[in-house]
Formats: sequence, structure tokens, C-alpha cells
Amino acid sequence: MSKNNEIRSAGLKVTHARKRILEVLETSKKSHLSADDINKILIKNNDEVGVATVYRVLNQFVDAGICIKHNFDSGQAVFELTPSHHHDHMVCVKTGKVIEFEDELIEERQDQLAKQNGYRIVDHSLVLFVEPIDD
Amino acid sequence: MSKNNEIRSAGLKVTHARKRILEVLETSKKSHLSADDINKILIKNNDEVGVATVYRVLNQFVDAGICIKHNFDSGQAVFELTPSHHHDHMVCVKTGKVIEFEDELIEERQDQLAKQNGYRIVDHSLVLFVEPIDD
DNA sequence: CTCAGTGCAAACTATTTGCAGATTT
DNA sequence: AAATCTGCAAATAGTTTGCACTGAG
Repeated sequence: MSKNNEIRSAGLKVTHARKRILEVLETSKKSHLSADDINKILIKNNDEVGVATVYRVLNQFVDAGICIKHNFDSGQAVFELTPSHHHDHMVCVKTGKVIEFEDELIEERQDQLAKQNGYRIVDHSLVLFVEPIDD
Repeated sequence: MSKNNEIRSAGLKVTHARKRILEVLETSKKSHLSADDINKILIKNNDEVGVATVYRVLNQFVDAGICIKHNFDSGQAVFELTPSHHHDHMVCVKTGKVIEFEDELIEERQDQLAKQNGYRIVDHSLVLFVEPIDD
């Protein structure tokens, strides 16, 4: 099964903890989960693996490129499976909802701006904090 | 002097700690300082006020709109005096240098994208992680 | 004089790490 | 069996808070 291969090809052993964490990332309705979210889901599933392991595995997944880590606000980091194409985020300050979007125009402009300053973009983070128009 | 007024008009008493912290923010060559950076500078100036106070005052300054807080990476938050006009940041991953920039085109595009999703932008954060072109 | 502000130490939150025992290959 | 992995608890890092004392208005 491809889940196991994804883990194996990262040079990691295919363990219970890793399979379950990857499973949660793949099947959760929310695409952006904190280590604690994941831990709670595992507990609910009677598959608890301990917070330390959740953090360790998530970091290994990040290193392996299986998922990426965001720091939207000051609180806890959230993780999502590495998306097939790059996108940015809009976070609703009322509901906490996360909306993904991509915009070629903004991407290009960023490259230009970096180049104008003598730099190349390694990574970037764009988060719009928004609220519903009706209030 | 205007520094005292800035503090006073935020409804805060003009204390030694607040004057010194504001002074550091105004005079430091680096425009983005962490609570710890500020604490260290105060110690060097023989004006130590204690970390707790630094954090408390910085948060009060943020609430008062005197400064703003950024979470560039996972580590510590950094503070800068509220800029007269909005700008974004480019952080060099090699040197840690922070470059400010603004781009009307990107700003407009963000508004459009939020509106398309039924939202209004409350705030946003755009950080480009960059490296020098020569390597 | 009164109430806000301060400093210290203890508390907290998010995350990491050491280690002995359990698992994967 | 060898090497990696896990779970626990203890350690860290950054930041916040309770409290008795100090200082600004």
C-alpha cells in the first residue's frame, strides 16, 4: 500500500505510530492539524502513541517532505500533507476556518521583489486573517 | 517630550521601564527586536527591568498600537514600532537580515482574493524567506 | 494617598530529549 | 540480532501570572 511506501521511502521504518499519524493527516476533514489535534484524534481512536512520538513523527515527516508546518498565529504549529501545488492561506478570525488559495500574480511579484533586492526566494508564508463580510 | 505623550495617551503611566523600552525600540539599529533582545540591551545599559516587565510592556504597547508583533519563524516573537505605512518582510535565511518592502499590487490582489471568498481582510502577514543570489 | 506598575519566582504552553524497553527489518 | 522506534517523564524555551512591594499622579 502506498502509505507504507511513502514512509519507507523517507528512510523510516513502517511503524504503528507512523501509519496512524499519516492516516489521520490523510483522512481528517480539517487539513491543518496541530500536534495536539492529532494526539486527541489518536486517543479517540484508541490509538494513542504519546505526544512525544507525535511531535517526533511530524518532524520526521516534515524533513521527509511528507508534510509541511505552518505557524499561522503565535500558538501551536499546524501541519498539513505537502500539497501537490503551492498555495497560501486565509484564516477566518471568527471561525478559525482555513481557506487555501493560490495566486500566480502574487507569486510572480514576490520573485521580482526578491530579485530586486539581490535575493532568491527559498520559501514564503502568506496568511490573510479575514472575517466574513456581513457584520 | 513626545515619547512620554505616546505612553500617556495609551492610558499608561509614564514609568522608567516603559520609557526605556520605548527608547530601545526607537534607537536600536535593528528594527525588529525580540523581548530577549530588548532585555539584553537594557542590561547592557544598566537599565534592567526584568523579563516579565519587558513582556508586559511590549504587550501593552501592542494593545495601544505603539508597536506590532511578528512571528516570523517558530522561535521568539519580534516587535517593531508601528510603521507609518504598512509593509511586508523579507528575511534572509543566511544572515537573519530583515528587509522591509511594500507592494501595492500584492495588497490589492489580496483584497480581491478575500472578497472573492466572502471575506474582508483584518490583517495579513507576508514573509519571504530568501537567500543571496550568489552561491 | 491610591492605584497602577514592578520584580521575582513560580506557573504555563508548546515542544524536545534522555533513556530503558519494545518493534521493525 | 541489530538498529530504529516508542513512551514516559524530565528538560527546555518562550511567555504569562500571582503577589507583596514600589512608584507615578
